[in-house]
Amino acid sequence: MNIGEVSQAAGLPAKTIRYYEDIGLITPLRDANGYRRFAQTHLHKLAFLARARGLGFSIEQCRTLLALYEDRARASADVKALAETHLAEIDAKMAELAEMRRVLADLVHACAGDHRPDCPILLGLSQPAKGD
Amino acid sequence: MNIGEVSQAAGLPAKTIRYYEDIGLITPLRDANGYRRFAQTHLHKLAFLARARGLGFSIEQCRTLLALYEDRARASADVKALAETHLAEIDAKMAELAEMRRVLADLVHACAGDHRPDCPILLGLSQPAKGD
DNA sequence: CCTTGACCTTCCAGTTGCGGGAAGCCCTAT
DNA sequence: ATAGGGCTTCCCGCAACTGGAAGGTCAAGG
Repeated sequence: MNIGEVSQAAGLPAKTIRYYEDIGLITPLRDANGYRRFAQTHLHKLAFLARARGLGFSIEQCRTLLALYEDRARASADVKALAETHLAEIDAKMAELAEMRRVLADLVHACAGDHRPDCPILLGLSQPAKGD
Repeated sequence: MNIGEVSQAAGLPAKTIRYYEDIGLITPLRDANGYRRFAQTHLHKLAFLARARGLGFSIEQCRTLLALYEDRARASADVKALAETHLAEIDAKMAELAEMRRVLADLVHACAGDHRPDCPILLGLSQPAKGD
C-alpha cells in the first residue's frame, strides 16, 4: 500500500503518517521509486495510534502503548497504570475547564448584553476574584 | 515600576510580560538605561490579561477583550458575545474530554491489571470502536 | 511521444503561548 | 574592584502537527 491508501484506511492524514515515521513510531519499507510501502502491520499500528490519539494519549504515551502492544510478555498492569495516569490527566483538565466554566458562566449571566457599555464581565476581569 | 515588580504584582512571569509587549498587548515606556518602565495602567492591563488567560481566553480573544475594556463606547453585547463564544468552546472541550473519559474508563475498568499480558485496553485500541 | 493530472517525495515555515538559557549591560554594596 | 542581582536581546525548543513550495513518478489519453 502507498501512503494515500493507508491514510484512507487508517483515517489519518498522509502528513501525520510521515510525521509518525519521522519520530520513529512506524518504519515502512521503500519502493525502488522512493515511495513508502506499507504492510498490514503498519496499517494496524496506524489505526491503533489513531485510536489512542483519539482518546487523548500523548505521542509519548502512544509510543509506550505501542511497545506494550507489541510485547507478548507485557503485564496488563503496566497498560492499566498508563491508562489510569491518562485518566487522571483527563480528570484534571475537566476540573480546570469546569472551574473556568463556572466563573465565566456567572459573568455571562450577569451581563445584560445590550448597547450600553456597563459590563460585569469586564468588571470581573478587571478586579481580583471574589474570595481573594 | 520595573519588570520584576509588575511581574510580582500581576502574577505573571517576566518572560510572559515581555512576550505580551512583543505581540503588542502592552507598550511600556523605557528608561534611559533601556529598562522597561511600567505605569499603573500597564499593571492593570497585565492583571486583566492574567485573569482573562486564567479563564482560558486565547491571546487574540484577550486582545479583543482589552480593546473593549479600553473602549468607553463599547456595547456590553459585544463582550457578552465573545464570552459566550468562549463558553461554547469550553463546553465543546469538556464534551470531548467527557467522551474520552467514558471510553477510557470502560477500558480501564475491564482490565485486570495483573502480571498477565491479556489486556482489554490494548484490545480496544487495536479494534474499531463498538458502534462503528 | 508528449502531456496532463494525480500521486508521491523532501524540506522549510508556521501554529499557540510561552520557557530556557546564553551573552552582555546596569546598578548597588562592600 | 568585584560580586550579586536585575535587566536587556536573541535564538532555540516544546506538541503535534498543517500548509506550501519544488520537484520526481506513474498511468491514461491524444
